[in-house]
Amino acid sequence: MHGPRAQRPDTGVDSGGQTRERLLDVAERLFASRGFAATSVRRITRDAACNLAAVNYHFGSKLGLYEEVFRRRLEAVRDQRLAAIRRAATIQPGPGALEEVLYIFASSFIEPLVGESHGRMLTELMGREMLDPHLPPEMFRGEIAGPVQEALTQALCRTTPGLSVDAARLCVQSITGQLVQTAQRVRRQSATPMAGPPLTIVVDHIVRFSAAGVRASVGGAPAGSPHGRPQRS
Amino acid sequence: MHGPRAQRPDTGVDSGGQTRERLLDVAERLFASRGFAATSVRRITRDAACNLAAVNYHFGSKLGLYEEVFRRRLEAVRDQRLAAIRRAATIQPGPGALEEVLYIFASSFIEPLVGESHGRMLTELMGREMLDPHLPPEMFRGEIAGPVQEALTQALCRTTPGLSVDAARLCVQSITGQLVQTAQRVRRQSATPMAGPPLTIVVDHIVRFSAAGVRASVGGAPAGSPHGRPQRS
DNA sequence: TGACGACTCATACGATCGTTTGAGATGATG
DNA sequence: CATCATCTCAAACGATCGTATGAGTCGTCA
Repeated sequence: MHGPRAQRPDTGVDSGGQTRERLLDVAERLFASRGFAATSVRRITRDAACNLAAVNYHFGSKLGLYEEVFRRRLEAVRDQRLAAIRRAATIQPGPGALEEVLYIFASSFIEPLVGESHGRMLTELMGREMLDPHLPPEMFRGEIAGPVQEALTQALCRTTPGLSVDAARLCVQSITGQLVQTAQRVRRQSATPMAGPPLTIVVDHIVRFSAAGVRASVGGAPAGSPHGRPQRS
Repeated sequence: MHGPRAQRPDTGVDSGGQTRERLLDVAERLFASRGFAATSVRRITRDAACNLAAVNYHFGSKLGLYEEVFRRRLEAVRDQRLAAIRRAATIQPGPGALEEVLYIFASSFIEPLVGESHGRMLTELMGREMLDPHLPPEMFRGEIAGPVQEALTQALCRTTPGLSVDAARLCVQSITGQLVQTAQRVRRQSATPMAGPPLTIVVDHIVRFSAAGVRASVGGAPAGSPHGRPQRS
């Protein structure tokens, strides 16, 4: 029992915590680009120029480091994304308001993927955690995905008269599904360059596609099939 | 150099190939439920009640086994899915034809997930390979995903007058994005039961949402923003 | 019968993994 | 100075991984 055992040691030493921060930075980059399982503690500590045991000392385990990587960014990301949605939600209902909400959301989701490496890493990290979870469920879904999806749900309801909450939730799933797939495509595309439409085209398409889809979801969707499931079959 | 080295030995021995088939069956199940990296050769050979070295003897390597698991099912799956789309493509254009195409496609994508375990494994396998590729790119995308997406693109063009091929391709991405996300949700839901709307509701929503999205994609989508990107920003 | 190919077997190899250990360095505190 | 907590270090531990090796079993055929 040497270390603080995944407890912040709240040290006062000047150089204390430098290794800790370096580990978090390096781990964030590696986890984002390779995933949790494919990133070894040895590689992290080598890139961070510190000892192998530092991970276990500061974070208790590899998983503890992974959780702390997320925890460090949780509030910032959630607040930023919620702010974007709230910014969109203040728009008074009217023609084009739905498109504006969708465009803001899609951009805030996709944009970090193209430019600098900071937000990009974070988005890739989130995407990986969505597909292959290692965090306790209440941490990721409860702290990030949940509030964001709920906020988008409300924004959709506000800008689309007649849209029920249940239908809006389904629409949110449809929208995030498209965005996650696009993010995956971008990630793989950066690894091995392949053909594909530029991102601005894709975002524009998703906005237009989804706006129509949302508007078509008003009405008695959940239970029956008002406009009719196809006649045959 | 003992074995056939990933070459079908086309043996005539009565019991020859029994181990091979058992390995393929067990590996298919394990790869589907746990993924490639998380499935060890030792677990496969243990479940198949054969020796550890059998994998390397029959398939050359773990990756060779993985490829053969796919190769064994490639034609059947592709033909089945293409048949479903062609069945949908024969529908003469008209009101509701687009919904019918989408419903057939979505059902053929989602339905194997719920019922028996055979098609379910395959769908999970495909989903995993989409997200975390291990196969040579020309094998998966070229043999399955490519033809299917191309067929759906043409079916959309046929049932939606004025839809350009480029726009249709974007729509296909939107549709598959929703379906893949739904498949992921089903997979995780089967592991840890959580709340969520029943699948029939989700499929109905995807059909309605996507039909509206497709119809909204006719017109000069690719380059400009005919109906306007949101005014501000 | 004896040689041969096909196949399975137990076992070992080398590598990598996450984690643990105990000693040493450092700086604040009494 | 002595003490103590904080932090870093080299080194090792035990486990698991994919793969390789060589002997052994069995059916076929000259």
